[in-house]
Amino acid sequence: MVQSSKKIQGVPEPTIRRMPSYLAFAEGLLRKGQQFVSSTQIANYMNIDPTQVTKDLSYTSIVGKTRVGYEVKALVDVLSEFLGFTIMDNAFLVGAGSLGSALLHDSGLSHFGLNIVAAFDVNSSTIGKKFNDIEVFHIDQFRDLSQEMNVVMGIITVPAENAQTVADLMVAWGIKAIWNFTPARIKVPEDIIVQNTTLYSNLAIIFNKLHNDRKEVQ
Amino acid sequence: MVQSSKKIQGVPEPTIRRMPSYLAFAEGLLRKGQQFVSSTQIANYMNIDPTQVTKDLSYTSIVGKTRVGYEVKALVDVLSEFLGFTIMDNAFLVGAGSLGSALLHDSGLSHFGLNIVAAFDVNSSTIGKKFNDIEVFHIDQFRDLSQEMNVVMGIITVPAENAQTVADLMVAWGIKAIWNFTPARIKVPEDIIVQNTTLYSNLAIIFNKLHNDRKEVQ
DNA sequence: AATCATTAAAGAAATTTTTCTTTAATGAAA
DNA sequence: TTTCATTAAAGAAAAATTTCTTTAATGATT
Repeated sequence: MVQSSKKIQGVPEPTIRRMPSYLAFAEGLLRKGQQFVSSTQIANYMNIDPTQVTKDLSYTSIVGKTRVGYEVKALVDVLSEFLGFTIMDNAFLVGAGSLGSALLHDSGLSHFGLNIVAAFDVNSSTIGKKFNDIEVFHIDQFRDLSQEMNVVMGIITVPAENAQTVADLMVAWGIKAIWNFTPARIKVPEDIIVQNTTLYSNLAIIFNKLHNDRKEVQ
Repeated sequence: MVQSSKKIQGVPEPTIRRMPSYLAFAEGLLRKGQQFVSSTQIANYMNIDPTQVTKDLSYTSIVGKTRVGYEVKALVDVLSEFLGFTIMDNAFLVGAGSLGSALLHDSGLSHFGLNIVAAFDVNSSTIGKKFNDIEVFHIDQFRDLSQEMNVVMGIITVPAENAQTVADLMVAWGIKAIWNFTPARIKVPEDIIVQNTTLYSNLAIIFNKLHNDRKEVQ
């Protein structure tokens, strides 16, 4: 048993995964001018059980009104706040290839509280370029820049074989959280937060359903 | 209770999610020439419990050897096969923006059994372009092309507000599975497989850890 | 050859997450 | 004003997933 930071029995991860979709739905309703939304309505949109929705929302401070539902505006505010989308965190991105530059272009990230302040690469053809106003520097400049900016997150979008090297660099320069887009698993000190996001996991799930259906359903 | 296709108690989704990383690790060992790998070694790499690894692998046909582990080559083959990465499926991608074109550029997808045969958009500046040899057509041509090619999967990388329209189009032209990269949830007939992949869920999880750490750990 | 330590595998136990059930509230309809 | 149907919320039950425990096998060491 590891005696370190006992995960303080927080919000279930599946709940957190669902919340951004609740938020996206609520934002849509807000734009359309709808004032209240019921758990049933949200559940119908999400294709899940209504009690799942109320349970998920019970982790936030919002209180619903019987026979009416949740106030849409309040829901948007509470979820944005709860998900940490209202706090701006600065990030560095390493690996300005196709996936990396797609992330740089995604203004959704800054809308949700992630401010990518600089990108790094080793490929001289991309260095100096700007994507969505974010400049690409040579990886050697990582040190100078991480000092002067308040950067808490590192995004890894390099080839899998270089993921560990980049992670080590990020840790060395005081980054607190790493968002790893490679299928490689990185080793970091235990106080560093790592989130692995791999497309291939999703591909595996969809294939599993697709190929099983071919076999098992009449 | 819905009386339809009772999910035939398959492999747990968390297991399937982990498998691509086992595969990536095994492929690395194979390249390095390592012949056997133990669950302990895999678990150490993944930062999970070793019994989790053996349990996960027990869903495949591989059998380990006491005091030795699993044969690396066999592990690669069994996992690739199990995950459906050896079967080639054809796909259409709709929305050749930054995320869409990043996917078109990702040769990892074709390595893992996904063959994107064409892309579609409405933006005249991208139509006619080729990304990684995949041509971008106007969405109106979707029909003609889906007829002649054997396309089973549709990938949605348009803005969230257009997701449903695109999904309807895909369903109309006989697509079996949809990989939805927008935070919007789409409504499709129940025999269509949908996999939602939203970056913001992952962002929410990492923020949750990051911001909680700030608060709760001494 | 005998012992030891490491491992896979199977099943039990614990934990986590989801679904079900009950209760109380209240807007709308009669 | 009364009844009805819909809803949120809380807690119980069920289901799913992970972790723990035991067993048996076997390569390495003595």
